[in-house]
Amino acid sequence: MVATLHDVARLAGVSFKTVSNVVNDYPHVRPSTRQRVQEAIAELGYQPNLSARSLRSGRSDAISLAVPELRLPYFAELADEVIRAAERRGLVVLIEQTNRDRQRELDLLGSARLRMVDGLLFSPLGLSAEDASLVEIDTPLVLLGERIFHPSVDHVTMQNVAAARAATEHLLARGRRRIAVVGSHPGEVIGSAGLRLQGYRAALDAAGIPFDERLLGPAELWHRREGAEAAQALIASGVDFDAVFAFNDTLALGAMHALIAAGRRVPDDVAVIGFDNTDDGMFSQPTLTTVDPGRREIAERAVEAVVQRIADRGIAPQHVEVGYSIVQREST
Amino acid sequence: MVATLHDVARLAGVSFKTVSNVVNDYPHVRPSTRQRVQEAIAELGYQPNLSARSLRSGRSDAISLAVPELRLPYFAELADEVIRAAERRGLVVLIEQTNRDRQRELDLLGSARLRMVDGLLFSPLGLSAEDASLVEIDTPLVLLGERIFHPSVDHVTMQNVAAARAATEHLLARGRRRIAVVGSHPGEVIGSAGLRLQGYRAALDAAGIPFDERLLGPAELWHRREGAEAAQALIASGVDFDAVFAFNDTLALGAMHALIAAGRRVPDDVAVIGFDNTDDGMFSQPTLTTVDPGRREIAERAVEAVVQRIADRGIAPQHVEVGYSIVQREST
DNA sequence: ATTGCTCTTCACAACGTTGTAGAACGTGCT
DNA sequence: AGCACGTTCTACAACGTTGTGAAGAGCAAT
Repeated sequence: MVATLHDVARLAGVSFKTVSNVVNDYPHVRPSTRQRVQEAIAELGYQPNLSARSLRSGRSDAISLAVPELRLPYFAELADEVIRAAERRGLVVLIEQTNRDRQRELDLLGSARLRMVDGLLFSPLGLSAEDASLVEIDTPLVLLGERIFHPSVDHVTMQNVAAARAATEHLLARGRRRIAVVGSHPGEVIGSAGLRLQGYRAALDAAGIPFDERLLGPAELWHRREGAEAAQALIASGVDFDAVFAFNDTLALGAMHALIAAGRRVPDDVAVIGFDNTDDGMFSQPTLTTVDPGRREIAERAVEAVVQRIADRGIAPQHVEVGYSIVQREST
Repeated sequence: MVATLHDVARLAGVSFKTVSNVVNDYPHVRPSTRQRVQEAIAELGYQPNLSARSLRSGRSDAISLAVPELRLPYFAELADEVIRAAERRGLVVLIEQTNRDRQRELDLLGSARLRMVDGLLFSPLGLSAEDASLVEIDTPLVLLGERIFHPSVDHVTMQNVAAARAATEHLLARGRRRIAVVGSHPGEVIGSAGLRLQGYRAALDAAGIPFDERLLGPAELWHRREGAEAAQALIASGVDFDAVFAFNDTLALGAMHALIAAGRRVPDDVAVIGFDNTDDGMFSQPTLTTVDPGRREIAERAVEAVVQRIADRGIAPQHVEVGYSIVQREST
């Protein structure tokens, strides 16, 4: 049925180990032998059995990427770029969705599946600092995002605080003084929402503007719908605001929709800035000013980091922070 | 280091095969033995080596999903739903991006990686009818989309022609008579663009409206940018139109952006309908009327089909067509 | 001719699991 | 007691690959 090393060896008149050597580019094979084997490989359409190779060698050339939800544009684009970066290094990517569910994230870290891949890129949302010990697993692991679980684990993160501060300063520089937030997570400190709020407050402090809790629009999920609802709630509360800093682009688009539906002009009455620089803000109406948090570089560096750790588990843990930039469009 | 069946067996005082029997729920194990083994498993934190299992049993409980580009919302949402459907059946999903490149699609079908998974869900774009024979591969395969390669291969498709006709009729029912198309692929017949154009023409014919080639806005890629460019080209050409049927939502959003930038009101001057019912049309400005082609059901039925074919390669090929519906919003 | 190299090839033993076949051990029936 | 039968457990042989070590071939230096 399917050809094995033995079948190729029989056809080429060599031992199966010699075929293995040819397949693996072992140098000490006579050119004539190599050619004979290669012809036999071609004739039989031989392809190595990756399960057997993986069993024997302990490597699968596959990594897992665990994200909360692939339908969120940020994670779709991240996954796209991770897959490309992995492919350049000969790796395939298996994608797991955790649905920002703490239990699912824990299950994932303990899964037998994890031992089938060489490494894991993990973008946790539901885990918290007390779960730090759980990320000390056998499989090479690179954490994406901000939650610093343990200094001994590789991290590739965006500069949440600094980037959020820059976004806020962008609004301040345009004369906005009453800046609402969409997407806050009350009480959270180390997650994206907590860190971005910290950057927001730092910018206000530096500008001498008092923090007003009524300007916070909480949104547990960061979908468009929740962004619209948070904006509606802000409007309904009667609080005065001339700008919105949404903690991601999806929220921003939802919020912008609600603002316009309520008769507010963007950016004239309310300026809106998002976060993530996903494709969907490029052609929205109006187009969305946003923070580019370096997603592409995160994907590239994360794959690089996990490859390095797979190659040598002993190296010092990396903690990479990529650069960010403001992408100005019509909404501010 | 990592526990194996042998380690567990030694601790429990049984043969390693008995441990295997416990792990695989083989019925004839004495309850007391079973418990002893389970305790040993728990104590050692034993987890089966999936490579070894896969080598021996020939099954990996993983499937591949091959899509053109994950950053396109349609495919991101499809992947999301495929992963969920697969997970319900105990399968993990490995994602490959083909970038709508014919060579990459061919490589994928011949890849050794393919033999590491139990099945493949494949959404081809670059392949054409002449590649039909290539999809006759050993790995269970389900084709997504419209290109019918070979009647012997499982297909799960949307009703492109009928749904596109319904979209066009939706515009006609609102009194639109000059309906432009965005996203056509000149000369194509069996792809999504060709089939949707066929539905468009059928609706025009039935309404007694002559087909006007000048109303076709070609767009090779179906991204927002190409949608905007196609709409700009239509406007620049000076052709009169009061509606746009974009062949997917991403194109529609780009086109809508260009229309509004050019001073046309949507839907007053130009009605816009998309195709796919992706999340990003729900909160656009204005919100986007679109065709829901049954993406969720496609994911579910496709996973179901591949599971069935994995279980029994002899069954008759399935050819599933899922239902569609019009989702009316503000843009028409 | 012998020794000591290097290059080339091969035999064998893993890797950790599941399938097959059969042994050991009851239990119930004659 | 003897036998048949079902239950419970085990020994052994794969699955297809890579790593190890050693054997054989060829060649230069002694």
